[in-house]
Amino acid sequence: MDRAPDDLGLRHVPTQARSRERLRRVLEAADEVLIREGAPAFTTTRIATVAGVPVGSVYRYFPDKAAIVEALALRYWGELADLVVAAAESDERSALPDPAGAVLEALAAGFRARPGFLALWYGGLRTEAVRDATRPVRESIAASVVRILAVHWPHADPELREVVARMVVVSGDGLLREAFRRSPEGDPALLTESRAMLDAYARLRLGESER
Amino acid sequence: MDRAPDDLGLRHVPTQARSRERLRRVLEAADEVLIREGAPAFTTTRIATVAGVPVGSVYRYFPDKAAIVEALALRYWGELADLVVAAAESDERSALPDPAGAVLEALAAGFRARPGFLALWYGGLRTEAVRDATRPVRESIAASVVRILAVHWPHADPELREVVARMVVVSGDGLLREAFRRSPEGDPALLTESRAMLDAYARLRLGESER
DNA sequence: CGCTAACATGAAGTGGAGTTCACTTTCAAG
DNA sequence: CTTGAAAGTGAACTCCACTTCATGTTAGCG
Repeated sequence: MDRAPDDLGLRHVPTQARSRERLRRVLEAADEVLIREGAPAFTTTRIATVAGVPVGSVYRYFPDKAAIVEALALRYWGELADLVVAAAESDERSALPDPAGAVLEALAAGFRARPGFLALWYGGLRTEAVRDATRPVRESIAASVVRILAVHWPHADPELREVVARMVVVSGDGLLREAFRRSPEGDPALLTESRAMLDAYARLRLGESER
Repeated sequence: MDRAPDDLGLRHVPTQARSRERLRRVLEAADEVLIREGAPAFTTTRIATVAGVPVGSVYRYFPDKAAIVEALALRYWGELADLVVAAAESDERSALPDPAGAVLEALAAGFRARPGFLALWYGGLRTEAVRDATRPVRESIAASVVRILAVHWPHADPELREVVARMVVVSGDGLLREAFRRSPEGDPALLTESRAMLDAYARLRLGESER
């Protein structure tokens, strides 16, 4: 999912190709630092070094360090949202046995594909500002979940579907965090139990599947 | 729950009463700073100022800042554990309708009583070292939950009870975090839904209550 | 080719957090 | 009362992350 550069809160929108390439490399390096060295190493100097760029260049684009975090967070969440949308579409073609669990699995796949996300979101870099900036994307994920629930429980109270979707996202966040803390691939036992839990909850609140 | 001072990783165990009083005041101030000014203000200088004590005194007791965090975390978790034990005992006297939900409520009560816990545990002060140091207490909480589950589902597979207890604690952590982010008292709607969720899960995994 | 604006550079500046330590004061045992 | 140990003090020190800016370089238009 591509975003317009000015969505990233940049200082200057680069016009020359050379400049755009550098911006890309800085973000790439930021991701790499998070993955390979973790949140504590996420310093502007380190990012610049890994990007093969002087610190000054980083500040040409980003007003401050927080803006880099924000830009990365938006990119990460965008990818997660895409995965959930894909899960929703796949579910519409042929209904999955445990819709809530499928959402969790989609998110887990995103966590695996983007280890940097874990470091950023759970490693102490997340601030209220970052939460605010990513709220729309996270809302869109909840909306996708609502869509999935609507396929399986078409006659349920729409408001109730909203509530359940929100719970799936909220508790999924915490459960995934723990699963990925235990193992870089996400503790399979915990993930399985989590799916069971979400599924039990959805059935209780929305009724047995009507399909 | 009182702990021996040497459990706190102190540099010197204070022998004189005056000194013990100061140590108490430092921890008190640390708690206060967390509650009133949040994790970002949690600096050694600030703590010392609020305690009405010079920085040097803080370092007389604690080898470094991390030790203060650890000492506080132990104190907080100890209180949470006490609350869960109390819930377990109350449940043994007269069985509660939703045991898993009762555990969540006990923890929620602890969060309300100790706002500093939220700032410490979810505010960026928690490190792996702090997690490690508090692991035993958290294990003891899980054990209390197992005890509660055993009252309600005495014929269930003991291992399964362990699994369910762990899930209650793990997901409870995430759910409470979100509930208390939304409101200092813990968003009631979210808490109610969370109880429903835990309850549905426990019944699914352990069967309908056998009492 | 010349020239202006965009871009690149990295050494230096700033600020604040954590920590130390040489010195002073207080305690309490003998 | 004496005296050694414990406790207290806070200015100073170290360290490091973030940020700036004066100067040099490149791009690309006319």
